[in-house]
Amino acid sequence: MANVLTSKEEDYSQWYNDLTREAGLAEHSAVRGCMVIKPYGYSIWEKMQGALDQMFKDTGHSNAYFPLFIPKSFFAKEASHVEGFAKECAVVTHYRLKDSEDGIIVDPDAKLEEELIVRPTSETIIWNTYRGWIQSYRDLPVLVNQWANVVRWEMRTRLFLRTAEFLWQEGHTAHATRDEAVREAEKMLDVYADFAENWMALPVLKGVKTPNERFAGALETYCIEALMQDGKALQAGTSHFLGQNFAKAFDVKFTDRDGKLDHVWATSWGVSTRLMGALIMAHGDDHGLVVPPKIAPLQVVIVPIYKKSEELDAISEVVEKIMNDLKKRGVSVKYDDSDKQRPGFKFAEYELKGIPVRMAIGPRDLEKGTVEVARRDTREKMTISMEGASQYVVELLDEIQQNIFRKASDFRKANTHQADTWDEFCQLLEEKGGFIMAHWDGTPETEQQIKEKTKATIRCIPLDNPEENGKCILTGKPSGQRVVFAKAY
RNA sequence: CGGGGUGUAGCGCAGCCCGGUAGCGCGCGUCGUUCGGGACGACGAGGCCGUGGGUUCGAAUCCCGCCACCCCGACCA
Repeated sequence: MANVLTSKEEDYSQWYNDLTREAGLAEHSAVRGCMVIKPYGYSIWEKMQGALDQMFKDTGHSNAYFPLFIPKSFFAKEASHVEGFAKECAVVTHYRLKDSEDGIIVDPDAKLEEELIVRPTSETIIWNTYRGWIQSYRDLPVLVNQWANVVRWEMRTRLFLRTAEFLWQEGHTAHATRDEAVREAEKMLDVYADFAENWMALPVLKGVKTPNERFAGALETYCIEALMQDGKALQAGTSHFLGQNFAKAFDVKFTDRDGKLDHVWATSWGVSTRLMGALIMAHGDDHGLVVPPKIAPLQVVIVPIYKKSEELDAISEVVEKIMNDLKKRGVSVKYDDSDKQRPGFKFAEYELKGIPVRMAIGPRDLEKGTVEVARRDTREKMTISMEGASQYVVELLDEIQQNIFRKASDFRKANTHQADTWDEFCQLLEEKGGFIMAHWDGTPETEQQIKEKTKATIRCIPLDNPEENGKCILTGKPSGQRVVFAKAY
């Protein structure tokens, strides 16, 4: 595997691809632009999904499921939305195949009267449905989430980060007031930030997008932005305040307490399997993946070291006790007594997969009543007493979770810089990458020009941004705050 | 859709310039020795050389067409 820390851009791509494949997370499929998430990758995604789903429920949301196909006409109803998505959609035009001399062909007689679009996102179909659900303020709020796949016909694809089809969740809510909808959008951003930091050990910046980068159809787009180890930014989640745009487009009205008719206020928010990409790029190292204990499908693996089968029997006896102790404490643990691989191979394999803690037990340990414990995040090995080993491991898992977050935070801190002049800005981008805090005159034109000149974009305007007078790095015009620039995935 | 590249064993590649009927590493199978950081030896299985046509006594190799994939742009969670 390429070296993650010294890498050039191509090397880093190589490292990412190798790691993703070698750790058994995902691979490109035979279908153009699509990805196969392999069992191990999916087991991590399931842990993340489970934690997020619980957080959605804890904030009052319910799951539902809407159709994969959306009639083409639905897209025309919200002008900026169609603008944003129309270009990259998969379109269903026929509903039957038939045999012919040239083999199986699309039956020309089975042409659909109205084409169906494979959803690139579900706002339109959902708002069309909500019209029937909402009449009174008593029906509000509607707080619904959907776990689904969506399709965006991307030109170039990359495992987890950009694929033609991807898995995600999309929340779609309807509210009686503007304030309530804005609060909802902000609340869900907080949920995402909480999940990223406390489960994935991924520090994120909370902010709003500039109008240029805003979601098609939104009045405000909130986002969490994370920094990867190659100095590029990754948008890890978004939450949109949609105003009344979709309610107006799909005619969703309600009667308020005073008997007045008004359109409802909307939000939508989503995170995708892209978070898997964030996990790989934020924490991985030259030995493979590093999975934070809280989302690790397997937290502890125990490897026996033996020559004779009597030794294995003696080890297995001790291991069973440790496993029971760990399971009682809620730790997921696997005993790998397979004789197909030697211990050294297993060590490397589990490191590649990022299992947080490895325990090794051999004849020497049996003699002394000890066990070797290795932590994945630092790759340190400790020999501890067998007594109290499970307690030790439980505490270690917690320490690892914190340490991974600390490490990522330190990295972000070391790679966040201020630039006050154009030259300084370009130099920082060129040499260090990372987040660059700089003044901007607030116009879309300037933002666009900076993007064209440097490929850097404004990742977000942080929510708790301090006011500070300065001059735009490009135009020199006055600015009241710094914004976050970076090259992004 | 523009610019470049690659298709040979499950994977990674060599062979192509200079045509003579396919090879290396990893992986895989069996047996034995090993086993505290990716073991070693012996034997073995596995390929219409992307595809269609042409040149030739003979094509992985030369020529023409097609297809697929990858990289760099434009598009993007």
